[in-house]
Amino acid sequence: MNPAAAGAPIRVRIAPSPTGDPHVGTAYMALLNLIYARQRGGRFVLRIEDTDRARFVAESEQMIFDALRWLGLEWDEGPDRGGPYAPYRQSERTPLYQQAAADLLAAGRAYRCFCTAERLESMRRAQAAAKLPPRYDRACRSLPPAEAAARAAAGEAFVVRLAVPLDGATTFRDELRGAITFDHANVDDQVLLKSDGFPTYHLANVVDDHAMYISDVIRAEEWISSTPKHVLLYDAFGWPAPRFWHMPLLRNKDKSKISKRKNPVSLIYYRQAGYLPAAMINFLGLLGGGMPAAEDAAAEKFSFADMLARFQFDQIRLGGPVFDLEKLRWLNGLYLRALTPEAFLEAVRASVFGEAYLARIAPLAQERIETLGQFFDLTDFFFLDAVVPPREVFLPKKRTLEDTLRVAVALTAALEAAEWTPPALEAALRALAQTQGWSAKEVFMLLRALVTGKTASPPLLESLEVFGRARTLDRLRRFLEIQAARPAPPPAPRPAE
RNA sequence: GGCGCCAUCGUCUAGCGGUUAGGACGUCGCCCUCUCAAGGCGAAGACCGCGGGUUCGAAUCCCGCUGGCGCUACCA
Repeated sequence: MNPAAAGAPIRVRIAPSPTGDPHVGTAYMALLNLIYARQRGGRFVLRIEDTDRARFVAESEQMIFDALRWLGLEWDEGPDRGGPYAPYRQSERTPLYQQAAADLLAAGRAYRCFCTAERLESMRRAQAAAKLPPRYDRACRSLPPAEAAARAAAGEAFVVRLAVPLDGATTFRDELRGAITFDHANVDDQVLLKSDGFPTYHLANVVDDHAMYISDVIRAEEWISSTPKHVLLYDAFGWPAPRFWHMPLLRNKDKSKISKRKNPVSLIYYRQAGYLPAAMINFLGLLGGGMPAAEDAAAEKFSFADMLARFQFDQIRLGGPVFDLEKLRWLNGLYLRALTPEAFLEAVRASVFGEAYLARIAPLAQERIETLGQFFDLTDFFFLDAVVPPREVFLPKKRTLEDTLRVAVALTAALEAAEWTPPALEAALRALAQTQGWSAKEVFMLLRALVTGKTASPPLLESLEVFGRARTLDRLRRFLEIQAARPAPPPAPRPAE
């Protein structure tokens, strides 16, 4: 059965990988896929691509569920709700990929590769030195299959690589762009099965899309270059390929692919910062075209239902849209003001002064309070949209601005990686102090200044735990951004103290 | 570097051979107003990246160039 044949049921999917906070790009793709499916009476599948055990983050999967549901982007089939093609978690489907790899091996469309990471690295170094494109040199491709099988059986570590045809080219159709051709000379012998037995995205995605009867692969533009590998795989398996739709990539202000460094990308952040799901959906719908002409201001405000009724996939713009926070904020304001006073009050109560949030903040203030009136003085940073610490607050005595900024950058990286619990945070901060040559006290104070805007606060680690990673990182990055944008100040006199 | 994709105001976009190139965000001004927002009105802002074609006529079609972006992992 050909899932992409005319008349075949429409089935689409998103395949996020649980490697961190749920990403705004995931929401964008989910929205587009959902609309595509709903407009055609199809099904929308959520599949978790947890094949990278090195980057796996345990809480991430649940956060993806929560974030998508917060936006109202509900799926028809998925790990938590099952479906006819379960399981929907790739880590639970490994036998399928191993069988697929074995089939490919047997058919001579793939081969075992025993090259070590060190050899691959030196190979790439040599290629770079010779100004050659970095590509696997196919050293293991000529190994007799029997010999390779014997070495594998003897316990030698190996990966399975796709045997890309030595000449010719692969052409596929992108529904938005037409035919795209890649010369085989430019397609690498991609790793299909890693030495840990897990598949790479390329293998897993093809095997699963086929097994799940996916009719249309609607994904981000960054996948165009690897599509020929996927097409080659479908061909090797003798399976019909789905239709491919590559959507424009969301961008930072400087037009680069949207990234956490330059833009808040965590859906957790947007929820905590008080954006409304309807506004976020509306905003994403505005990006990349697809909605009919906006003749006036009112036409730019629309709901998910409006998108269902009017969104047109063939009207999608191919230029990557800048994710303009200013416009998102304006839209969000529009929605907030449209709320009834009762609904608005409820939103404030639930979102800003949520019972659970307050319950965690109150104990932090209690020990250092004399009148209840001081509560907000002590805890304001938990509720502010942003804090901008003045230089005398964030610049430690005896440190230069350059030095401080360097530590702030390292601090951001350390907090990105740390487990979000006070003990883990403390360990990370102390380790950072060590490597940066700062005292723990200085590091704690810098972080306190950047997050709270003050030099005095409730216990920092506990405050961070409550405040959350997404907003903490946003404050640090916003600070770094402001400092980077600021012209280098003259060798300033030390702030008088 | 190689390969690929893309290209209308600062930003999001409308336009799909003949328009004063329209709207929105942002910016600026005026009005409203105790302030600030919101709201109303208005302004500035795009020789449609550049150069060639095709055509009576190109933002719209074709080619080249340039620029931007993406990919170039045992990450997705």
